[in-house]
Amino acid sequence: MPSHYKGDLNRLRSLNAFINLMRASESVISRLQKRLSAEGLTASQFGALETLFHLGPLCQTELGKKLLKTDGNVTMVVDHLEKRGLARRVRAGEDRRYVSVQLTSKGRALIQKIFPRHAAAIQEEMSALSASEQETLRRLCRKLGRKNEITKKEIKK
Amino acid sequence: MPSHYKGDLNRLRSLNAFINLMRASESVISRLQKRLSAEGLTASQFGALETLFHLGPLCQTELGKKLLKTDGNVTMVVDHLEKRGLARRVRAGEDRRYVSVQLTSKGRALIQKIFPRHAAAIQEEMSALSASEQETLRRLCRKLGRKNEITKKEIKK
DNA sequence: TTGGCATAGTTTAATATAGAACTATTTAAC
DNA sequence: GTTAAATAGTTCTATATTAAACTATGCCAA
Repeated sequence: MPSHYKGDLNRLRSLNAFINLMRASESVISRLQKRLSAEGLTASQFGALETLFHLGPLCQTELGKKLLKTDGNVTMVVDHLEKRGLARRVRAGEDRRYVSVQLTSKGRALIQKIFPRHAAAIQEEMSALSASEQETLRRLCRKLGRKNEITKKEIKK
Repeated sequence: MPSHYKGDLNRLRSLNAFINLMRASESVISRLQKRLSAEGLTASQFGALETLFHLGPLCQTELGKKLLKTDGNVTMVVDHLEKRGLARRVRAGEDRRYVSVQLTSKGRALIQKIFPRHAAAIQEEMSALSASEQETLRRLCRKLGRKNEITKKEIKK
């Protein structure tokens, strides 16, 4: 048995876990996106509406942090929501750099209508796994996410 | 205890598992993409090079199936690879609709250089999980992926 | 108090992506 | 055998996405 045998096995296991993680998330995302697009929303637009609905008005930088998107990207998504009358920008506070992004009543009505259906679709997607499997998946994914956050901070130094 | 209590718990568990799956895959992808971009490649370009390297020349439709991307998208990615001299289109066979996409020697050299580093980065990402956790993650993700494939076929009917 | 740094947001350029309309080619049905 | 349906690829439109350059505003320290 060559000396790198164990190392190769480790690499192979990592790659296989990674590939299946990617395939699973891509296929779930792709199906959910099709549903949203049938409702007339992109994934980003839905994400922004949902975040504003559940957390209340946010400035764009905060919204970007929640959505894991860059500042320039948030500008564009909010532009589109504003054009469609689903959200509005309000320059309010002391600090005139900040823009508060708020749902309009039209935006609130839309997300209230769509969110339950979206949640049901997610539940349907996840029903491939048992309750305990879902909890295990959550735990393992949290570990992956946490590790990356730590590494991110280290890189910033 | 209200009668929908159990149903709410099920929905909550599904949503939590889903959210953590998305966060984990997004954060791993985002970090790997930064590495690739430092090598001068986008994720799609890397994916195409890697697929052509490991499977040999493919027509664009086949390549799109492997990458889970649409036909129009493949046209653009291959355009970019061709412009950079990493791949070439060859109209070869009987059926003149098909285009065989092949790596150039420059493209082959690049992917041979980059792939091991990319695999090492993936291994590093996955090292947040133990060997058996990685195998569990793989198994659960395969289940999710398979369910979706079946559903896709059913929808096509 | 002012000059430099930090922060919020916009703009721009390059690429990605889906989807729909379109062209060219092949196959099949009649 | 000719027309209709299917297939491979391209083009077009709209949105997404990052990164970098840029503007406006606020803060802080010498």
